[in-house]
Parts: sequence; C-alpha cells; structure tokens
Amino acid sequence: MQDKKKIKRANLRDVARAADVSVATVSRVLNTPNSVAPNTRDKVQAVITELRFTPSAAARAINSGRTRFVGALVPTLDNAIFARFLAALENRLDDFGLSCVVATTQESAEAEVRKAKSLLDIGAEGLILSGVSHAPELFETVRQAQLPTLATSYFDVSAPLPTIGYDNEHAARMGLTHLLELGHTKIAIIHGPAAHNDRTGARLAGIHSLNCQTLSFHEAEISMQGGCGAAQDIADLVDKPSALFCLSDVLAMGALFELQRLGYKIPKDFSILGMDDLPSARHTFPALTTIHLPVRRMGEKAGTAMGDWLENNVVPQPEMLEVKLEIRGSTLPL
Amino acid sequence: MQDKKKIKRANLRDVARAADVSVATVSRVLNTPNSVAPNTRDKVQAVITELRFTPSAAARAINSGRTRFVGALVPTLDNAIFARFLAALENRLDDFGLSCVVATTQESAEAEVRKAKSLLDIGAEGLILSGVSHAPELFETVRQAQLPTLATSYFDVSAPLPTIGYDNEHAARMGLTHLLELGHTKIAIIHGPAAHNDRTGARLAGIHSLNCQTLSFHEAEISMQGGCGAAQDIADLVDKPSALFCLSDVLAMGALFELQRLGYKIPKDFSILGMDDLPSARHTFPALTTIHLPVRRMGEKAGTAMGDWLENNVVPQPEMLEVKLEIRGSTLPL
DNA sequence: ATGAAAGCGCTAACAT
DNA sequence: ATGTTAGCGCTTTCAT
Repeated sequence: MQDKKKIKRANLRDVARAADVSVATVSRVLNTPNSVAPNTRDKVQAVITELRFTPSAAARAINSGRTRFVGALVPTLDNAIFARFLAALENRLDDFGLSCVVATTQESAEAEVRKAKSLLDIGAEGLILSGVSHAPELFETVRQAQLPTLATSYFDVSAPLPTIGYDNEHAARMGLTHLLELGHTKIAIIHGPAAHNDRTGARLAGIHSLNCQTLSFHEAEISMQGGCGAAQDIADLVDKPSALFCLSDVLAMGALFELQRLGYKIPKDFSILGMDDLPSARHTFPALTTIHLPVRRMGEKAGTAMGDWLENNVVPQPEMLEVKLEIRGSTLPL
Repeated sequence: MQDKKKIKRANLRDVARAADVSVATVSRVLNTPNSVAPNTRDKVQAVITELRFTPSAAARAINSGRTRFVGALVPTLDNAIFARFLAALENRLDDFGLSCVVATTQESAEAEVRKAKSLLDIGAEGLILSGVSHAPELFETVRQAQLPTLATSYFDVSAPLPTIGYDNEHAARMGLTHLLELGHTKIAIIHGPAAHNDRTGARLAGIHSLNCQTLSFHEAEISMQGGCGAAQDIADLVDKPSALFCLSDVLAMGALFELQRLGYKIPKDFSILGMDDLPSARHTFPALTTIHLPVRRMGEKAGTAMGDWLENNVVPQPEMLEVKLEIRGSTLPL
C-alpha cells in the first residue's frame, strides 16, 4: 500500500531516552514544568524541540477522558445568520480552551442524526443544536451518551433540552404588528419551508395568533433566490398586498431586489420587512427594516453555557434573548 | 469539585464481562461484525445497547493512529465565499469518512498559527489553508508535524505547499479588461486590505500589469460596509470614474447600494464589476456583473486532494481552476 | 526532583 | 468463531 517509508513520530519514550530521563519527567515538563528542575527541564525541552515531538492528543484524551471540543450542528453555512452565530460561539468556547467542530445538516433530520453521531465518534464532549425539534434518534443518541447538549435559536422552557434563543412567535408578532400599525392590512408573508423547521413554525404561529384575515402566505426556500420567486408570485397577484413580511432577511432581500427589477419602488409600492438583521440589512437600498435577532449574543451565551457545563459542571438554564424591531427604510405607512 | 456522582461510562471490558465474551469479540462486533457468529453478535449488541456503550474515539485513535478529521483555516465565515467553500469541502471529505474542523483566522497571522496549533493538538490529520502566505512559524509547525497541508484560493506551482485555486492575477486582469473593452478608462478599484492578503495582492498585481494610468485605488474592509464607505469616497471625487471594479462581491454590493442611495443609477451612472460570484450576485438589482470564482469546485478538489493524500497516500499536484466573466446587468458600455 | 510502573480503552496479532 | 495478550502514547500514583 504505502511505499513511502513511514517516518515514525517521536513519542514520550523517545524523548525520555534521548534526554536520559524517565517518561514521567518528560510528561511533567509538558504539564507541570515548575515541578521539574530547571536544568532537567531545559535539557528535555531541547530534546523535544530537536525530535520535533508533539504530544498525541488521543493518548492525552484517553487518560484525561477529555477531548476539549464540542460539536455544533447548523442547518447551513450559506445563510450568514449561522455564520455569525458560529463565529461568536467559537470565540467564546475558546475562552474555555474548547474547540468547536461545525457540521451542517442541510435541514435534513437524517443528516443531522448522522453528523451528530459522527461528531460523537470523533469525541465531541458536547453538542449545540439549532432549534428544538429533532429526530427521536438524535435525542436517544444524546441521552445514551449522556452528552451535554443544548438547543439554540429557540427559547422554550419546556423543551427536553436547555434552550438558548429568542421567542420566535413573539418576534413574528412584533413584525406583523409593526406593519399593521403602519396601516397595512393586505400583507404577504414569505417564509421558509415550515415542515421541518420549528423556528419557522413558531413564527407562523405568532402570525396566525394575530388573527389577521387578509394575509397571503408564500413558502420559499430560504435564499435570495427563494425571495425572488415569491416576489414574482406576489407581483402577479391581482389583489396585491401593500406590504411583505419576510421571515428571513435573505428572503426579504431577494424580494426587494426582484420587485425593484420589476420596476416597483420600495417602500413606495411595497413595504418590506425582514427578520434576522444581517449585517448587510443596513446596507441595502433602501436599508431593510427588520426584526433584530441577537445571534451574536446567542453564540456567546451558548458558548458560555457549554463551557460552564463541561468545565464547571453547571447545567445551563434556558435563556431568552430579546428581539428588537429595527426600523429602517424599507417600510412606510400605507 | 464535582458533587455529582460520576457515572462511569461503560467500556469494552464492561461489555465483554456482561456479555460473557472476550474484549476481542466485542471489538469485532464493533468493527467486523461479519466475523462474529450471529448468536454472539446479537448477545453482544444487546449488552452494548443496554449498557449504552459508546466506543472511545481517543482509544480508537491511539491504536489506529488516525483521528479521521482535518482542520480548515479560513479568514472568516462572514463572507459567504468561504462558507460555500467549506460546505463543498466538508461534503467531499465526508466521502472519505473524514470530518472537518473549521477555525477562523480573522485575517490575523498570529491567530492562524495559534489555531493551526490547536487543530494539531486536538489531532487534525491534515490542514487546509487559505492563500499561500503564512507566518513562518506556521510553515515550521506543519513541517515539524509532517502534516499534509494544502493551500487554497490561490494557484501557484512554485508555492511551498500544494495549491488548489485560481489565478488571482489573471482574474483581476480579466475584469479590468472587460471594463476597458466597454470603453471605460477612469476606473475606481475597490479592494480589501492588501497588507496581509496574498489573494488581494495578486489581484492588484494583475491590475497594475495592465498599465492603465487612470485608475484610482480605494482600500476598504471586505464587507458591504467597506464597499459603502469606498463608494462615498468615490462619489465625492471631483473627477469621478465611470466604472468601479470591486475585488470582492460584497464590496461591489456595498458600493452598488450606496451609490443608489446617493441617487445614482446603476449601470447608467457607474458600471460596477465584482469578483467572486456569490449566489446573491445574480439577484441584486441590477444583477452584478462579476468574475466567477469556482469556490464550490475548489472545495471539492481540496476535499478530494486531502482525502487521497490521507487515505491513499497520494501527494496532491497543484490545480488551477478556471475563472470566468459573468456579464450581468451592472456593467454597460461607456 | 525524579523514576518505576500501573493503567486509560481499545485494536490486532496470535493462539486455540 | 472466539479468546489471550501485547501494546498504542500518555498521565499519575507511589516510591525513592
């Protein structure tokens, strides 16, 4: 198979032999350098450098029972909202000396279970999920492995997992209320696939709770492209709405640009409201009015919670983060 | 420290004992189930389930010498271009049974070295970098660990690492040439920080190679915000350019929207050319003319190369991917 | 301050 | 088909 002569990596024993000390001493200069005499320490260090010795993480893990990394499962990296979340999460975990392995589920429950298991296989000490609804098998896996796991993007005290997120229902109600208060009554709701996404489901529930009878609903893939398509449908309506409430910023942007392409003026012809508050939302033309979801803070909170769980054995409490309406240029009174 | 009674996780020996077989048999049902008699296998499986036994990845790794994951270092997750790359990479690595740990460097050489080391510490079997210029210490680390490492987003046969990417210089020349051919002569170049980014450096070199004397250069942070700022500067120029060449799509979008906000019509008042071809580029209004960089393919190629390197011991050859001009609505003849 | 030696949980020869 | 056993590279008592 391998004609290349395998150059064996130096190990503790090699170093010990070369430095003429015991493996214990080498281990000590690695972990508790102060407990080793300066002379010895220097001698060993020199050999370590010379032999290019790098301790094996696996061997270390086997002894300590720790791998010092957690897994994060997100639907996709294509939506900036998750990228932002992960950046904050990774950053905070780092404070605990924890790394973070990212896996994308592509909104597929099957892929989620599979990737969660593979994360476990490679030794993840904890799991961070998006949303609260997951395949029973995932819950089962997590339970069996007694794995610290938390759910994000969703706040729900009654969830089987600690949740760190926001009230999606409330956020959607807040958005619709804004539009209603501006005098809009005929409103198109553009949302992602509701089938396997609890966040979308909750947002829709929030909207329905307002009992507005003049809403039209448009399901689209969560992407600019999806927003474009929905906007076309809406523009084709005989009885056009005066406002669009898009349950993700990318949908809103797709719709915004598509309507402009079709010759409409925003917000004159249509008010458009998004949800997420992506960094780009404030830079579109017109700037997008949107519901700000504090993903950055959520990433930090999740990182802290997981870090405290793993390092200090404190089981996280559910945390609800406040959402906020950001009024910018894409909405106007009717 | 821990008042919780630590519930010891079941190990191979526990399972063997409970199933009244040897550890070897248990190991076999885990790895080569077919080499175990059905009866025995079922019995062992039952115990495994009952005891909630999960094999320790660390112990496995220590024996096989394999952790089955690689590390990927990208500047940021905030730019969709890297997210797309990673998605493709992760996907392809999966075909080799390899996982992928992502770390972001925030364009900092120091952070890159630090994260690379921590990736090594946790056992990464290979490293995938962005660009070819890195801290000497990073090269040294990689060399010492004899770590399969490849550089992406940049094609350079003479690089110390195998590169899989495109010719940034050529891409930039292609863009500028397009603008020139449209009759534009006064062109503003908006680019990211050149100091520590070899891709940007190469693109600028490509532009300079065309010896066009009527160019103005505007450095901005690679974000929509950065593009906005640069566009404002350009709008303030007494001697305004007729076209903007933005060396990243996000810069182009920021500039596009900002100019629209200022009342300009695109492409009538300014032609705008981007680079990357983000999914969103075709959905802006007007759609963005841009240089298509095949990041998806690059992710796949990188995944294949790394997989083959690790699994089949084939050292990758540098690979150059073709870039392509995508003419859409944001550029027009002068 | 240092060393000897016993594991950690698993895989892989080798034996039966 | 199954068992025995020797490690893998390291940490950690327990001696000295």
